[in-house]
Amino acid sequence: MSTQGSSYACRMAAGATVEALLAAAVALLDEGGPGAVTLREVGRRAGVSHNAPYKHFADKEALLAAVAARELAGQGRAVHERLAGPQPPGGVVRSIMHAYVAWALAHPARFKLVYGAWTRGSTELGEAAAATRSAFVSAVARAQQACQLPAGDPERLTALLLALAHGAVDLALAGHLAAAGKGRADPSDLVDDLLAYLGPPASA
Amino acid sequence: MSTQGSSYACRMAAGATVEALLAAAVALLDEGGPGAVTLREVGRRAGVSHNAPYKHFADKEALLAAVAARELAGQGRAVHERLAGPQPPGGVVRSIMHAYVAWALAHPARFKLVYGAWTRGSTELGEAAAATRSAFVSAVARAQQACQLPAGDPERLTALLLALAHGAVDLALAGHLAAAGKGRADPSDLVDDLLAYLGPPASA
DNA sequence: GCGCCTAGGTTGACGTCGTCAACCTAGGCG
DNA sequence: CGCCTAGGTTGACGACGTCAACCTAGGCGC
Repeated sequence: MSTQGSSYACRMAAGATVEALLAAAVALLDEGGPGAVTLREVGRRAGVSHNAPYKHFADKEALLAAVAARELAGQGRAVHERLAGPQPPGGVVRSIMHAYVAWALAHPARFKLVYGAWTRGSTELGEAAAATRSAFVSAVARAQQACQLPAGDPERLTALLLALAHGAVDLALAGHLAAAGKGRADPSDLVDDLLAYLGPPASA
Repeated sequence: MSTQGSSYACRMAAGATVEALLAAAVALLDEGGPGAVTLREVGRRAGVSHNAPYKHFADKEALLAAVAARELAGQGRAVHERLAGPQPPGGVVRSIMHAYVAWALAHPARFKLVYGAWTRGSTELGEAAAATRSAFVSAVARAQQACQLPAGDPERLTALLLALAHGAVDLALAGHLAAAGKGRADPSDLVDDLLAYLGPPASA
């Protein structure tokens, strides 16, 4: 208890602080949207002072990028699990899209973060996105071979499917979808609609 | 030139300041994205002091809402013009969607603002959105009657079309679309793809 | 014609945020 | 044993959103 230097704790567990920071950031994100994530509050929640985050991340955006990369990696894992599963090709595509929609609706802020504009390239993030995407492309290609989806460039068809799922979720989150009672459409309904339109014509 | 009171200009032209503020806000938006729009800078650009904006808008979000409402009204006008034009029903729908895509790609920040999450209801904005939307619905219904689009609830089909256009644009703006060279797809290409899939089967 | 009222503009202040700079401290290693 | 550095700390600065207090010119009742 001398006149100064009460705190200055060090060496607690190497990467534990980083973990605490990321966890705090995700919590903030889920609670109050992207705008609520503040470096200082993240530090507070993690039990360290403001500016401690700067020892692990270059700036705010770097922290957010790490959170996004983590989330994207989780999604990639989910896609690969479905790919390796026992479902028929068409079911895999549908299942992946529904999982995407469900995840986005369950964690709107994470969704907005991950698919928002990335000024910083952040190789880690780019790689994670590319990996997840290419897995989905191969699922689409398989479904095409099984005649569950129309033929054509699988990359382009993937873009179409992804764009629809993404747009439906984004509009729904912004409240631009479910206005009226009659035309009420969940994003997952729209996904099913599209797959039905694209599906084999002689199968109901 | 007494010791005080040099500035305090009043009564210049009633609504002129509001106009200047909105113009400045749009300029900032186009230059540096939504994050660059700052009440103080808007005031500076409009030639008034910080806090002058508070005499015309409750807070920052109210100003942004006004900008968005204005932009949405413009879009609504464009839709109505196309509806009244001489094009065949299928062409109107395609034309509206392409206009939407082109507008969004030309003004990404406005797009993000208008279709971002609106915490504040802002009746004005809600009405503008509903009007534009219902006009598009009627265009879709007309195309359905002309057998250019599959039958079914027009509201729901509209949601599908809108979701695809919106998602394609959003992904493209975030850089999540055009990664590879082969599967390279513009949002407008995706729109055409979808319309082709949905179009009458016996017409190439 | 005179005095109040108010719309619109001004300065000043407060708290918060991101970020930079300077400092401290415990463990690793020569 | 003494230095080095990774990780943590406090303090400061400028910018932002917002509140409060003040000012001022034109409009209107009398």
